[in-house]
Amino acid sequence: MNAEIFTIGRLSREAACNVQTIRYYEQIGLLPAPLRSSGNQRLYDESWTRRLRFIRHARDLGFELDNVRILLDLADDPSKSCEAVDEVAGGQLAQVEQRIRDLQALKRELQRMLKLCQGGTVADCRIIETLGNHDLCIADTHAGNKR
Amino acid sequence: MNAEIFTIGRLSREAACNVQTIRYYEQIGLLPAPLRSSGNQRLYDESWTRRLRFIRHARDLGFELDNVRILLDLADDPSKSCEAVDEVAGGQLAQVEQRIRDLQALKRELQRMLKLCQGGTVADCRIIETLGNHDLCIADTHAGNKR
DNA sequence: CCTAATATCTACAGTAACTGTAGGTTCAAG
DNA sequence: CTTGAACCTACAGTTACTGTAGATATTAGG
Repeated sequence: MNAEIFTIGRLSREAACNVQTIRYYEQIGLLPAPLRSSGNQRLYDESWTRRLRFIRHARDLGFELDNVRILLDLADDPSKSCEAVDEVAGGQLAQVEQRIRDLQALKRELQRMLKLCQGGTVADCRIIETLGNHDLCIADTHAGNKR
Repeated sequence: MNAEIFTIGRLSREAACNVQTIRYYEQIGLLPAPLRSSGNQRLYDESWTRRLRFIRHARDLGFELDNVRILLDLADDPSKSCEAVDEVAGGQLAQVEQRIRDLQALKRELQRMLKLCQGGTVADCRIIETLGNHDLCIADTHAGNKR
């Protein structure tokens, strides 16, 4: 039927993924090595577009490449239980939620700092003072900022 | 007075910053090169502890090293206007707020995906299906995920 | 004074997930 | 047949560190 073949540029456009990144994914084994033309150019078809879109979508949702790899393996074996997929996605959700909490603590702290600013010189700057002394912070709101 | 001198290990403990990181900060010019002992070990005093704590605190609040550098320069010149400090901190706050918004969109999307899961096999998995097809997403909620 | 443990030193490699560059082919259009 | 776009490989650079190897320094105990 539709065995339309194309090179990397079109795959790049169709999956909204830039060319270097495609080659990078191949290099790290996230994409298999495709067939090559007589002139050594990579050749793809629509199944590659689907796979790459899957990868990009998962990445956009914040999944790390290792988890994308796991999801791809699962997607490749439709007889497997859905549970494992659920677990990966659930872990991702938990991570996102944790990051949101961390960032909200940062936000509060930054807002507090900014409110103290009176607009004088650095000598009287409460922001600089606060940065120099963690004790001036709301306790423990940002023990360690993750990414 | 208190001209107590110590080596890198104690600085590391007092500023809660690991040893390699201190050397790294020196290497990239965030910390000046300190005096050395006869045996070539770095020597610090309490003023270094304060500077390093300042750096770590700013980092914990999510400031990038380039911004930390700017803040340090400002802190070093107390006669400067506070405005510049305010601007850096305000920019940081705006960035944090944007990241929170992005992550909340991701969270909604992930929750929606997870709700669809019926617990069968991968063949019927709505998570995998959704990952494979961005059109199934709530429009534009995650056009591009920023860290 | 000698030894063993701990601390420090330099220099370099590795991390995540790409992006950018240099220098060289291949391909399609005119 | 030439020009320009697209493609190729190989490698360096990004951010902010962390980890490793192999050598020297310092300190405590016997």
